[in-house]
Amino acid sequence: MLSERRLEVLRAIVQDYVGTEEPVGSKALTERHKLGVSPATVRNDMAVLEDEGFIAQPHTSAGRIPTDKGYRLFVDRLAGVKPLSAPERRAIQNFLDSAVDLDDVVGRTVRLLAQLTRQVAVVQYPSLTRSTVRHVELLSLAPARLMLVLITDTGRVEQRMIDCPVPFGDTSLADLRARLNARVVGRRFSDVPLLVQELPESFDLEDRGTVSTVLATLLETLVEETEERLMIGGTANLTRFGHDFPLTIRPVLEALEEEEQVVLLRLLGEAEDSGMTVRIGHENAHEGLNSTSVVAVGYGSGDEAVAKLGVVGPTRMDYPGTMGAVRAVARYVGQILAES
Amino acid sequence: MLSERRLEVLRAIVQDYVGTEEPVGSKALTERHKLGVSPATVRNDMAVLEDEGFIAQPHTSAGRIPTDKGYRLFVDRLAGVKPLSAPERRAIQNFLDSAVDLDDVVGRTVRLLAQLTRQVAVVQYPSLTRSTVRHVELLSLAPARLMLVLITDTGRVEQRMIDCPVPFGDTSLADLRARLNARVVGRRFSDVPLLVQELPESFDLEDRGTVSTVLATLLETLVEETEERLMIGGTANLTRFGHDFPLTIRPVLEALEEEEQVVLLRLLGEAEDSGMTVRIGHENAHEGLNSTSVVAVGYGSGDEAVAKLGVVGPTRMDYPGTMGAVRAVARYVGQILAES
DNA sequence: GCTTGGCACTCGGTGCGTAGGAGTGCCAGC
DNA sequence: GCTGGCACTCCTACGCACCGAGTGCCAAGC
Repeated sequence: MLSERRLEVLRAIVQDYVGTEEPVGSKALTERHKLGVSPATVRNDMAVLEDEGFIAQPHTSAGRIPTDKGYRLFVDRLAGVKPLSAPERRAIQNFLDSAVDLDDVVGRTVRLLAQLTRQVAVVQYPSLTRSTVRHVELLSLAPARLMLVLITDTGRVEQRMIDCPVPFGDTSLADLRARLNARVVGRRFSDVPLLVQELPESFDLEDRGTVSTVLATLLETLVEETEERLMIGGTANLTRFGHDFPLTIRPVLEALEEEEQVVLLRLLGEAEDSGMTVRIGHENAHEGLNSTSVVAVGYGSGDEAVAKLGVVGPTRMDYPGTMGAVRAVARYVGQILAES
Repeated sequence: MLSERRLEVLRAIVQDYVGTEEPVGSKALTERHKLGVSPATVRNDMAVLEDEGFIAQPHTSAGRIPTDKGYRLFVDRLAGVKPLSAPERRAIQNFLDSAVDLDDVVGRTVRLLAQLTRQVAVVQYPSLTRSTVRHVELLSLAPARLMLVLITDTGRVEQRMIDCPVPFGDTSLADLRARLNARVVGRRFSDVPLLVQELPESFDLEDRGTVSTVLATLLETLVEETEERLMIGGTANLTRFGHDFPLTIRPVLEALEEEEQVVLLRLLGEAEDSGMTVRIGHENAHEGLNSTSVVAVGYGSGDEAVAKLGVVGPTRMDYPGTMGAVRAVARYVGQILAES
């Protein structure tokens, strides 16, 4: 068990290292923090902390830097979440309030997070699996060409073109539109397949093929769009990662950009639904992110989280501040979504 | 006027420098290229080329590297556009063919360009100013709540929520929808304001307010969405920029990410509508991009370019290969858009 | 028993001088 | 106009000594 003072020493090391980006020695520590003990004592404490694996020396006779385990202890027991200042809160609210649609909300959220934390921000679009259908629209663009528009309760809109096997009359179209909406509006996406299953049978034989095609497209859209989407921002902040960043930055950029963004999605997915999740260094499954930390939290329009957002930064980050910003932004985005 | 051989020397210097990233000397040149003359002669030619400003020495008694002016001459007179190989062409077509919607087309194009050129790719969405209206849809979501959906001939879909001053009847809605579409379908965005100007007057007094609100929202959407959008990809390739890239990469990332992307839009905007535009180093107006080159070209579904795409890379880039890739991708994207 | 000051030791960073090498510019000869 | 020779420049690498920050350990003190 670590004594109170040793924890205090660890906290001081983390704070100093985060600030200066340089290994911190015993003398410097006593000068900058009121620990009430001499450097020699601190050295003894440091030796213990090092034995326990919380700090390490880059090389003999250098100062100490925190290990992932050290940051973990810091986050779990030594650091609170630093609330944002009132002006910051107001700025967030103002900025998010002026968003015009979902894309805009997500875009603004990303920019905001990146700016507040000066790190790379990642925001997941509200997930469709937990969404409900607000409206399904069918438009006739040409005699045998339809457009299907799907609107979700989170304000997301998806559209698909449909080529009909045979021309489809306007009355049939209105009929289908009405019956479709009667069945699915307000329902969860996952329930839709069952709800529309028997719909084609109630139509004339000649229209049945088209109806089936439409339904197939609808279901396909549901599946396709259930795949999560993300928005990323603030990659310019990667240059702040550290002096040795050429080596660090590469894998991170690659992870951020990688084809289907599975890495990032999994990263956010691993975060718990409620409460903030902090993954530090090697706690991240993806190798390229072994020298980064991820702070993520769920957000939603109601009690339930519909998606997640977070930031990716160097393990050497200001955890209390970052966590405060992430939490605050998530809260406000949730409010905005609830209002719309 | 430069003799044929001196141009040949310049070409050799550019090629070697692009390959090795190191200043190239007279001896190395004669060894790697069949110039048919001795190093001493090459030295004389180099002295002339330096006087003319096409090449420079990083410091006395080092090899030469091309200047922006040297690259310019190389691009204009010495280098062709390297066509892609047949397998590459097939790969492009396959990859783009499987796109499902406009977002997907643009997304795939960006990834493709980034991968082919190993540089940062920028693709502009088909511009709405030159687009025409395919359909306008109005949906009633609640008694006094409408959704406006705008569909363009390039497949782009925009939607807006509208809160009506008073509830709006279903027949009025159908009426408005029909009249609106009768007037604007097939028309250019820029013509729409005039075409709908007198529409409110033909409605009942009680509906007139709502109609005006709807039209105002429509026009607003047109204006807002006329602002160009971009997609960027391949930023991980920035790490390939050069050994001194920490200093180079920062302003570039910032330019790429900057709020409203005006820098990039202007960059692409400066490119001529037809034909490929290459901007080298200081030819770029933006300071942060002074050590990068931009290769851009317009693309479109017909003869006319509806948007542009290109790549941003170090001035030290493989111009023939990059230009070949950019041209080929633009051509195929144009085809895809024309088909859909 | 914990804390403290003292002390020897380690090791990375810096400055300097030297040697090596690549490359140049110039010149005289072909 | 091309070429080989030659002196010169200047960057880079290397070795070396020095300095300083920081450590670990120990014996003395509270």
